[in-house]
Amino acid sequence: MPELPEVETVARGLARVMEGARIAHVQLNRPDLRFPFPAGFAERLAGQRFEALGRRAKYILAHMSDGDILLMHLGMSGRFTIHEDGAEGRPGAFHHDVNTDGGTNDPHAHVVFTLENGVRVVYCDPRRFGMMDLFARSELPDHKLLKDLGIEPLGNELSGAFLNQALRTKQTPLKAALLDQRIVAGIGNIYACEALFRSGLSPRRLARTITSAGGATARSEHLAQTIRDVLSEAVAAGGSTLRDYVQTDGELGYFQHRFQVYDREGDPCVRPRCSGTVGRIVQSGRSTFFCPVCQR
DNA sequence: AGCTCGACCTGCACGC
DNA sequence: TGCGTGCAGGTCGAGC
Repeated sequence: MPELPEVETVARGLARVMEGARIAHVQLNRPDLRFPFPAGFAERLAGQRFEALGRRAKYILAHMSDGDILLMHLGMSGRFTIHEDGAEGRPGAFHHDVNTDGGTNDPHAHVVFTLENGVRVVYCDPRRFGMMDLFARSELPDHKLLKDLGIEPLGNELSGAFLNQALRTKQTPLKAALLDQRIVAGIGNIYACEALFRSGLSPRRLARTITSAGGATARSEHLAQTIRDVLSEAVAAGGSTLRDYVQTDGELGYFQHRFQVYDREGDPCVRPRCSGTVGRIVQSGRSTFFCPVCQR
């Protein structure tokens, strides 16, 4: 469940129970996810308090009381569930959880954080494309996975002028440029498709063709606005739920009901008076959904 | 340096 | 029913 709106939703859900809470115990059920857990991961976290949780791109960052940063990525299938009924073994408040042991019986429950107040936070990730790292705050600016990330699309930096500059020399298709985390960080396959549809721009068009030497163009301005709009609407909706629950409390995100092209191959274009049919092509190894009639 | 593509994993939906 | 195929919200790094 991993694009910016889903990660933001998860980070907020985790913040609600983690911020201010102290870790009693961390259980690792395997040595690695996408990468091995760093040496002493569980032992170093035990006893530390969560001071603040936030998001950068599709990463969740927890600032810990001993000055460490706990960095987490959900990959494609990572999920956190919160079990506030403690270790009693009762069926949880988390009603989507089919296990009565609070999720730890799930074969893909790889990490279990037990807080001193009895709350358990369980990380499940069937495909194990997610990752966790733990390092000193001083290493944050040069962290390998974070240092090359581009701007936050919901911050003040995203503008037509920014996109014009960033895409000015890009020979890659526009869709691929939106997926490039070094430019704008946090856009994934769904929201790239949706933003391009809203902006009326073809995913196949070379990125530099929406720019000009003179500065922002109408197209770059429009794209900046549609990126901002679609992501902020999705955050407000609690993200999108595709194949499973999104939020830490088991609530469903509902932005998927507002997809206009994603996963709608063969549907008529929703744009009024457009006669097009949503098509699907493969770019950068990923499905792109778009209307070949009104996206030019 | 810029760009494309395969690799990493499991699960599920589909057609035969 | 069972099996093979293709697909899934990401991204790292090899190779051109």
